[in-house]
Order: sequence, then C-alpha cells, then structure tokens
Amino acid sequence: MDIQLKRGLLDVCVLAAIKNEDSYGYKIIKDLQPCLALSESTLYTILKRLEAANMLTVRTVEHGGRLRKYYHITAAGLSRIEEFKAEWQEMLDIYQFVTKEDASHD
Amino acid sequence: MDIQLKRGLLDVCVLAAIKNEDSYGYKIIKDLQPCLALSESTLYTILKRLEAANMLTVRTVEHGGRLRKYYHITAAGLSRIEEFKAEWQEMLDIYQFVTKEDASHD
DNA sequence: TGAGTATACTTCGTGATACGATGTATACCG
DNA sequence: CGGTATACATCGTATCACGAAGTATACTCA
Repeated sequence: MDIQLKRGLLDVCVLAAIKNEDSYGYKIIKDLQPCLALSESTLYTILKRLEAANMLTVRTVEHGGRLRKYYHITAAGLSRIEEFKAEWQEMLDIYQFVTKEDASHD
Repeated sequence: MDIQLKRGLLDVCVLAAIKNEDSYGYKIIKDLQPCLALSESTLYTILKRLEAANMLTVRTVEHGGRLRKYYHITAAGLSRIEEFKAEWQEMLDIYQFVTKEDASHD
C-alpha cells in the first residue's frame, strides 16, 4: 500500500489492535501484519505518540525473563477510533469524487 | 479532516480534478474546496511532484494579461487513479478491522 | 485616484513522520 | 556455540503539508 495512504491509518490500526485486549509491541506487529505491514521502529514511534496523546497507557510486565510493555487503550483512544469512523464518511465522498466518470462532454 | 488521512488522497484528488478537463492551479483549488481543502503552497508542491513523476504535462496560456498554467493528465496519471481504486479495497479491509466489534469475550 | 479584493503563481522554512539501520538483551534449538 | 525468535530502543534521513510572504494584474467602489 502507498505509504501516504498508510499514514492516516497507522494510528487507528494500532489503537484497534489493543481495543479489545491489552497487547504489546511485538504482538501488535504480528496481529496487524496481514492487514497492514509496519516495522518495529514505526510501531514504537506510534506507541510513544499515542501515549503522549493520552490515547493509551503503558504497564510493564515481566515475561520469561524479559520485560514486556502492555498497552491499554483509554477513553481518548476509543474516541479517536470513533472520530475515524466519521472521517471515513468524508473519505467516501472523496472516493466518489475521484472515481466518478465525467458526463459533461455530452 | 485529519492531515495524515489527507496525505494519501491529495495526489489522486488533484489528478481527478484535471482528469476530464485540463485545469489550472487556482481553479483546481476552487473545484476541490467542497471536497478537500488545500492551500496554494500545498497545491503547487503537488503539481510539481506530479509533473516530475510524469503524471501530468503543463502548458502555459496567456489569459487576461496573466499567465495560466494548464495541467493535462497523462496515461501514467490515469494509471495512478486506477491504482488508487485498487488500494481502496485494502482500505476497506482496514476499515473493517478497525470498526469490527470484538465477540471473543462471550 | 486609491484602497480593497480576486485572480494566479512562486519560494522558503518548519514541523510531523515512516522507516531502514543498528544496538541491546534473553531464550531456545540444533 | 551459532542461528533464530522474541522484545524494545535510538538515530538519521527523506518525504511532505502548509503557513507566511512575495510578485503581478484586473476589477470594483467610494
């Protein structure tokens, strides 16, 4: 997928990935893989950004000798997803505009 | 609309704006206004990028003492629009992923 | 006549951001 | 003991949207 098109989707996809169940970086990447590929550096950047925006909270858990950071979505994060749904309507309008055939030359 | 979401749409919207009839910068902005607001600096940046990518050609025409640059879409530009239609299918998958409700907790 | 507004294109600087490259560290498998 | 999977972090770079500011013409209205 075109990188520019991806940009607007990344944040919401990450939020959607933790929406129903807390998750951690590595797992989020695996879960999103079939839907939207993203690298580790990209993901961690996004997670930090979302945390700074209070859209998720972080909790560190020891797991098999390693530390895992579990991310939990907040009310603001859920709102962001709702906002995206509204924006999707605008996207549909734009899609219509882009794909409509011209009939004016008749 | 969220700026990140806009990014992936700008190029194709501009191409769509000249798809059926050659147009010029100022007019493109006015035509896109109801659908997608963009500033002059943004538009001209995009037009240059699309020209460099051979997605459109430019022709300067004198009009009322001023010069106007008319943009004409190329085959590559039309292909870009078709490509966008294909990407839209992926977008739909992502939209499904983001909006689907979790049923696993039953 | 002169100020304001619409038309029309251009350049510069800035901030946001995706991502490859690289690094650190543990566990497991052969 | 080397390779691979897991898991997180940082740095540098390239792309890009956009506000600000500039240049120039034409029309309107007082």
